[in-house]
Amino acid sequence: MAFWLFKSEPHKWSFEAQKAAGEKGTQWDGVRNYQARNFMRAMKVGERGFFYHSNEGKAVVGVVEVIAEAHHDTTSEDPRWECVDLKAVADLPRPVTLEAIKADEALKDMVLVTNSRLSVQPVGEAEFAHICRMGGLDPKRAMGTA
DNA sequence: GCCAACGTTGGC
DNA sequence: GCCAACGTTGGC
Repeated sequence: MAFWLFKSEPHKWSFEAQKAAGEKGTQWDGVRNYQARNFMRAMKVGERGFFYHSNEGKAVVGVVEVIAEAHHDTTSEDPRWECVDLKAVADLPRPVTLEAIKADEALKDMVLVTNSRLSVQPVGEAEFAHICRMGGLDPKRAMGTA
């Protein structure tokens, strides 16, 4: 079981919008970066990730679940670009800010910190659980193992 | 709004 | 296959 992080500018696509999309979810479209695409190709249905608001907010705000493996991104005519489908699973009662993440010794190796431009990235299990706790969310619930 | 870091493109 | 030019991301 792997864990992930998905970035979005909230004025383009927010966690609120993701929640409004409900159980059937949406495709995580618009990624035009090979590294990010390759991470999506590695995702399996049922895996969980964080939803991160970039630019405005700059915080992890919720948890999402992969509900469809990588397939063609219909917003591109180029067959190289693929995406997974996601649905919202839970809010973080207290969003965990980038500032708080950077200030935490246990999170200093997060890709969010070391490669700030990558929009889809892996998160370690310990990092995932740590951020859930910081945000007031039971990690087991976030991981779907509760 | 600026700009550093990074990725991509295309000429050679 | 190198690298300069350009475009984009995202923190500040």
